[in-house]
Amino acid sequence: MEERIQKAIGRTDVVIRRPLATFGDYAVFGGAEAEMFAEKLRQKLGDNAEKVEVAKGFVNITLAREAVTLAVAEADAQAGEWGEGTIEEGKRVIVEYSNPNAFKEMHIGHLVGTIVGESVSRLIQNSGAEVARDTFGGDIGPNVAKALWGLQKERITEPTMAEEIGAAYVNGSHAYEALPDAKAEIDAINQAIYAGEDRALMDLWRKGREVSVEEFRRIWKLLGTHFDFEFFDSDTTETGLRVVRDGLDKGIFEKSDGAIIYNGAEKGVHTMVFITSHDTPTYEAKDIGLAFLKEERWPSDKSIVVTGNEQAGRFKTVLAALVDVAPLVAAKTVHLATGFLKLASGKMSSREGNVITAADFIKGVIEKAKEKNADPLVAEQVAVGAIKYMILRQAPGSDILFDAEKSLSLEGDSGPYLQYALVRAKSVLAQAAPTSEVGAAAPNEPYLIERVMMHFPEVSARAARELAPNLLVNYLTELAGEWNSFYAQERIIGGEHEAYKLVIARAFVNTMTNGLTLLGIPVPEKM
RNA sequence: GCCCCGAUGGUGAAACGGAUAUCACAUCAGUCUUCGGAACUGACGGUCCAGGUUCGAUUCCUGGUCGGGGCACCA
Repeated sequence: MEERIQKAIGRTDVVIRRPLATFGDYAVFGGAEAEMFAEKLRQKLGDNAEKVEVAKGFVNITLAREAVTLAVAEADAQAGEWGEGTIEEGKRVIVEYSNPNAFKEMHIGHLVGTIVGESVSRLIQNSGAEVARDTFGGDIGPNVAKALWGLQKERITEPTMAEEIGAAYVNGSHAYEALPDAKAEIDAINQAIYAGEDRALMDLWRKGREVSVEEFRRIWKLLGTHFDFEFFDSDTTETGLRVVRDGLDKGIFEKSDGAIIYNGAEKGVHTMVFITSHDTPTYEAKDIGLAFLKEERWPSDKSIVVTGNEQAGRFKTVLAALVDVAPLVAAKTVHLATGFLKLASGKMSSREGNVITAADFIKGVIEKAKEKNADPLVAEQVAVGAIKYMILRQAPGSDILFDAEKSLSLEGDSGPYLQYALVRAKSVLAQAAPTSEVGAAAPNEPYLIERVMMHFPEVSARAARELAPNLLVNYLTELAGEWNSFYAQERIIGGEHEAYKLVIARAFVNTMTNGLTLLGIPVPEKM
């Protein structure tokens, strides 16, 4: 519809917006040209528009009954394809997110990136693009050495649980700070991993990494995500080192106190070390290596990297260096920063060993959900929906306050509220006699829910374009509210216009199902 | 010290330079309880401060206040 309005006006630069319901279905700001726009719209839209009015520089368009009916019929008929777009067709987009580090447990910070990254991936895919998902985890460096040192002290050669490794990391970390001998041993282990010649050590390293990653995969699956590529530091060090050394010769990087740094002063970014004076690469050099690795494994038109906003400064330096090293790769790279997850219940401490793990957090929310849902599968769907909604409802970048109590109250403005509205609609359809009649008689004035529903394709498209799942969350919340109002005010089965109301119910089920799926929120059958 | 991000009803959030600033929670008052009440309806109440740009500013610019984050051999 937006496209038709633009065409009718003959201008692609006008912004079509959704006005307050009292003004109409679509609005265009025309300023002095408003009357002219309105005239064109009246001509081109013809019977599709019931009203085209000018007010305070705006052109307000109210669709005719027939046009609304058509949109609702599409929502009903297109089922899973309702809301799909084509603007990104033919494009290849790679999205990096989650990025947990091996030998550490995934904590609640990773949850945010994982959930935002997955939804952004789905939204872009829905716009027609081919999407690859990748995650990049640390599996080498001082933190890994600390964990391995801890495992060696406990004489563990066959680690089997993520908690075991997490505990070893915490022990190693404390020892590193407190005991000079331990510090020296850990530093030696770090060097030895890079060298890769100590058989026993490398064996422990491989096993430990596998245990960590198995645990990550379990959580990813629970959250409805998976990765086409699981990259590790160890995959990127070689390329990173080579590119940075090469850049040193070209004058892009410089030597300072024995280290190789990128001087960001000129570009107004932080100056950072890329290769240490011990000749080991830092995370920054590995990031450069990763950009090349991605290019090699899955060439793309666009590369999106989702990380916490505390990494924004670091990322700017890496991107500035990448501009000098590989301008084309840098130009298509977009950084999406996510906010911190804060818990309303307090008790969140960043002190080592006191971090809330993703697994524990999810488990806790599932336990709460079980209080109201006997079926464990449903409890899990409700819990995951509650967590995802809380995170996705706000613009990426702003901090998130998670209140478990509120999220699971199932009252308005929560994941379960959306799921509940959907389940109710499904229940109505299950009880209705199957009708497949086309062109069921509709009341003259469309219900509000019909007018809200027809905007779904436009909202999904904009959410994808702006990498902003929160826009879709807001919209679906409004839609669920409209459904609940419709449901409360109108008798569906056995009521007037029953056949048409069932079309609305089916269209609503499709819209909500597709919308929740784009957010990665589970769609329960019952709850 | 320097850099980045943020500040919207009591609370948590929307608003691509445009209309009467949109929701939800909480509070108060109702509906009704026959398709699933975990619902619906209504009331209450808000753009941090001072300038500037603009026909028009929550939005852009400058300064200030408050809060969060980052700042080379950690990731």
